[in-house]
Amino acid sequence: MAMESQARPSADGPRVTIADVAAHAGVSPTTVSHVLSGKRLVGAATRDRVERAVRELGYRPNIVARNLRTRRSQVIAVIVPDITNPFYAVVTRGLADAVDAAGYATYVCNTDAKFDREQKFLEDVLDRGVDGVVLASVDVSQEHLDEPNRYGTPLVCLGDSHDLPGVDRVVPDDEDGSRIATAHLVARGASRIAMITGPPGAAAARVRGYRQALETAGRTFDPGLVHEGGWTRQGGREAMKALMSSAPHPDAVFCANDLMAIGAMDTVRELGLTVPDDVAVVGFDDVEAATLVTPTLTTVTNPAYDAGRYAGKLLVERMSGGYAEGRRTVVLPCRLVPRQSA
Amino acid sequence: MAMESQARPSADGPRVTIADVAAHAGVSPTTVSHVLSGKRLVGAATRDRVERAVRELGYRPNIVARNLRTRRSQVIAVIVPDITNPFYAVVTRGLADAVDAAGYATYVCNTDAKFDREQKFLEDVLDRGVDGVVLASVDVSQEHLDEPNRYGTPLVCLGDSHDLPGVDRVVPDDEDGSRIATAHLVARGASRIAMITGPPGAAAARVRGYRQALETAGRTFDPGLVHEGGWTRQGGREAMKALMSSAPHPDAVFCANDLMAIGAMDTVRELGLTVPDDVAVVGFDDVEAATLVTPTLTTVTNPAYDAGRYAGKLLVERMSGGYAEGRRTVVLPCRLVPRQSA
DNA sequence: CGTTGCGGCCAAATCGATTTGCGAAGGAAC
DNA sequence: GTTCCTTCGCAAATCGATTTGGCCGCAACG
Repeated sequence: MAMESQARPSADGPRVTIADVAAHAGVSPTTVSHVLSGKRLVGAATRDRVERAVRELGYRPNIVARNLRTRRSQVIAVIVPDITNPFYAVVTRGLADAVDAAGYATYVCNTDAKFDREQKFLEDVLDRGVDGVVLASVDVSQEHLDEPNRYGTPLVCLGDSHDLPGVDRVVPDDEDGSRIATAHLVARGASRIAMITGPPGAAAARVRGYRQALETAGRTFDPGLVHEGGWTRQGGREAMKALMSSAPHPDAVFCANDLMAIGAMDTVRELGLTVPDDVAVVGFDDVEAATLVTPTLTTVTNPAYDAGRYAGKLLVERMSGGYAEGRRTVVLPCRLVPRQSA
Repeated sequence: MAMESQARPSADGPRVTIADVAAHAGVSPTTVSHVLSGKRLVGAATRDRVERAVRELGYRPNIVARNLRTRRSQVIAVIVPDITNPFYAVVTRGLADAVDAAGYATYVCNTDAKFDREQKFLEDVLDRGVDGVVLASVDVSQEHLDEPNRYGTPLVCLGDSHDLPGVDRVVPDDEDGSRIATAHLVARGASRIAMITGPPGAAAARVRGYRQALETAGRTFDPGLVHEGGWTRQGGREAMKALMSSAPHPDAVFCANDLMAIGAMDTVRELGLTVPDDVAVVGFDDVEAATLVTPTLTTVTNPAYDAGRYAGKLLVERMSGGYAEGRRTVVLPCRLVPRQSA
């Protein structure tokens, strides 16, 4: 077997184009293109010559040129508040895995939950000609979401959002998850069940679920037992302090996310009480940290990976023209994960 | 002030091109381009007309076409084992922040630490015409790294790697960090200091630092006190079990990353012993989880964000032609973060 | 023998911008 | 009045692929 030397054009050497291949194989660029794409039949002998020329010259198609002509880039964008947040990292991973299988690459944009950055990135990726966008917006209810329509680019939203035609959604079943979590505390025998929520307006479904579970159990919903924690550990710590200062302090608390739940546990410990005996704690999301704290945190899964994967699926369907009807909504179930804290 | 109606071409409507703008303003496409890029002077009156036409038509330049012509895409790629790993998420974030300021967007590729996937993505992003690549390879010592030279695309490596001309590196000072960590255990009065390492061959510098600190302190390096933990919590747990079964068990352990350190603490607790009184534990990386476990984990920072940021800086310099000399190496210092576990 | 059909290939248009070279107009200097 | 710059704008080439329409030759078929 003869050593076949692959040409490795140096950096400065001119790039080898489809025309070079054509010349080397003694055919036209058209034919080379057809061999490569298989869009039209090419005689076996010719095909062989072309394929050899491709190999010998080390030809690689210029994807940018292809994108220009075909008006498709095989790239999607995902816009998240912060890739450093494990939840969004996992979403992104699920998404990447789903679209990767269909040959799409993935852009990532961090908005820091700022509206203007979100807007800017949305325009940017559309101008860059991505084939689809996944938007994990915290700050919903924005009207700029019709931008994608400008180029007819499919958009999938994660979490709640306005009702736009043609914009698919993937949402966790927040309400049901919260119901389960609260019901778990009821079943455990807790009598005063508090809740620590996100910022006002956000994730209202989690509050609804909490309320429903209480009412189903014949309890009354007491607004004095609900405090805001701003999604953070520190916020959870402070909200819990406030809650614990009420006369008969709560003996259980449901937190709208795990970080706040961890903060709440901090407070309980600081007060010299123990979890779950004095106060039971349940979180939401099931981030990895939930298994790291002591006691380990009982929580409800927020299926991040699946959310990403479904978003990818919906997007791929729309991008490939497999689906062009009205908006679809995928609701993902949330599961209770009982651990030590409740 | 008259209501200025911005044209919003619908999805099916033809895209508005630079030629449309030119026609609408009564000038040539050339002039429009010059107005937009500022590459040549254009008369004030003409410029105004063009700018109005741009606004009225809602013109947005086709970036793909621009990329084809200019041979630059304003996109960089980052290739990491897994974005879900907080360390790489933070690196990616630092990188994105650094290059975002210079107008670059960021691709993310997950290799799962598989060599063939790394290879595939590297080729893919180069074909896609990215302007630069950051490679966070776990499996170093690969020869395919000269691929970027094919198109003269700058490459920055994170962590150790082969010595390639023109490939910049950003590395944490693993050796020094490990020395500090081990010295801390020595200073605490530990007499038998064990170590849990990564897979064989990986992060050898951390073992060197451990060994140096011991020898500096007049101790002898005992290979029997070194076990492999495979980077994972479970691996750390098992390695610790093995170490604890030796006759006088170690009273301190330095782990090559935080996850394994957390696993080691699991084992200590399972044996009914306490950290740090019976066994002191020090980790490496300072991931967020280090502050979540109890006792909180004493560890050494692995400056992920800075590593990403520096990588971005080096890349931007090369991409903008600001630097074209030989390879550079940025070594980032690691700092001890004393907490409860040692 | 004409003609329909088809396999196999090519020429040329196209995607939408950037960029170079050139020419016209206007003003200043001699 | 000529020369010589500037300033301003345009025509056309270019980036590198894809894709359409058509041409040519050969076989099958009536």
